[in-house]
Amino acid sequence: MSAPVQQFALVDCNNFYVSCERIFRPDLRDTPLVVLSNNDGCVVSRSNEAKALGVKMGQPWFEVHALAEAHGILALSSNYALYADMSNRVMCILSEYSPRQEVYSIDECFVDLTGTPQLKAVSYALRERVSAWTGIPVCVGIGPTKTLAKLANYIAKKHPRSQGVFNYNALSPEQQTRLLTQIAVSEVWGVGRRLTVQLQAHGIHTVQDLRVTHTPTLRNAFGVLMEKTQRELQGTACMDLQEAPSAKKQIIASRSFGQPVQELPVLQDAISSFVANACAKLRAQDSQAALIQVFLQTNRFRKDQPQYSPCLAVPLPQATSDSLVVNRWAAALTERMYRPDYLYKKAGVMLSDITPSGLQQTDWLEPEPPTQTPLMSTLDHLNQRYGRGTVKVSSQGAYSAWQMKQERKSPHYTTDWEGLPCV
DNA sequence: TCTCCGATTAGAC
DNA sequence: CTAACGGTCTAATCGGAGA
Repeated sequence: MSAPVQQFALVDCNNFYVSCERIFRPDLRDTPLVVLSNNDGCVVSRSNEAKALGVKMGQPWFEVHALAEAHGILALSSNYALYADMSNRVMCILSEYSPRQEVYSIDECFVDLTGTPQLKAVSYALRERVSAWTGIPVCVGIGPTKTLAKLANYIAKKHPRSQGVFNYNALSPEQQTRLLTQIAVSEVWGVGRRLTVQLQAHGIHTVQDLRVTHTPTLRNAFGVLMEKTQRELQGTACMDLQEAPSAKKQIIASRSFGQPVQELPVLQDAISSFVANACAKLRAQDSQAALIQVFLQTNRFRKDQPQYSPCLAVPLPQATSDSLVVNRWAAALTERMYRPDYLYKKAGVMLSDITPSGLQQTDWLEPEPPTQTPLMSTLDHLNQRYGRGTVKVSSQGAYSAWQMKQERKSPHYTTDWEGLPCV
């Protein structure tokens, strides 16, 4: 007897950042709206109206500016505190539908609905509930594998007739084939721009083409990942739900500057902030890092200006998560790399060689260092309780010239009393 | 020849 | 008038260095 078909659902929020903004600005319901990335750089979320006007995903804002003026497109800076909070609410509701849930990204969640009776009705109810309780519209795609659930979600989004829910498992084999023949390979999860071109060169244009390609040939030309994708398209689950987020193997904190930075002290100020961020993430997952890297970058889009993008690393004899220790090393690295004749546009700190706090290799000639200093725990608690940046290292915060541009940010509606709209 | 490592590539959102 | 282009993360693969 074969195992029952899995019912993986992918729940994806529609135009997530834009939808979050609209909850508190119902007057913007019909306004073409986009949300910009950090530093107000690129478009990362678009309302349907903005899509219809031709605004592309990831497009730099300065390119869209003229079009925006002409058609009254409103652009907002991204408000991550708001999006993270709304995301938590959505994920929390979804968790009621199954004991097995994978929060895949800020706006997407896989839910194992295997064994759920009345699957279609439940899916519609789920949509309704998320919409009623949070104001966020979502679409649901169901399939026997994560890859097919993703594809089903794409169909639910694309075809209004589906009313936001599409179940691939409910199709007959003939219907499945007919459907997959109509979808371009580029829509498959794991097939990006480059691979699309290469697949096409092999005569693979549709999802169905990919599904039926001779497997060893495919494996040979495109590697294991593509083979996995193919098997998933054939209905064999190769990817399981990742219910608990695994610890990061690498942590990066970096930012483009609001304006070019030339002076070392300003750079050091920024680096200190990045260290604080990165180490806080490190401690939040109970681990320590043994390799610290710092990088600086000039503006790569300015072909007319001299370019310099150094990166320097230091391996630590003892892994640590102490911001103060990392900060001293990072400052030294920064000073080593710094050249006064360049305009820096971006910098960052990278922590790697990460191990769980309990497992670090100790030097048996030295006394064992504490895994978590009371100072750092206290700092984390204060910053959690009173907001990020309440307690800082003294090398942080004297200069603000590097801070990112955020000229169009909405209030912290859900995470700060001050952000509540007054009635 | 084998193994390890860093750099590069491709992807996701 | 000009310049204005995100941030994090993973896994696979490739090529060279060293054993």
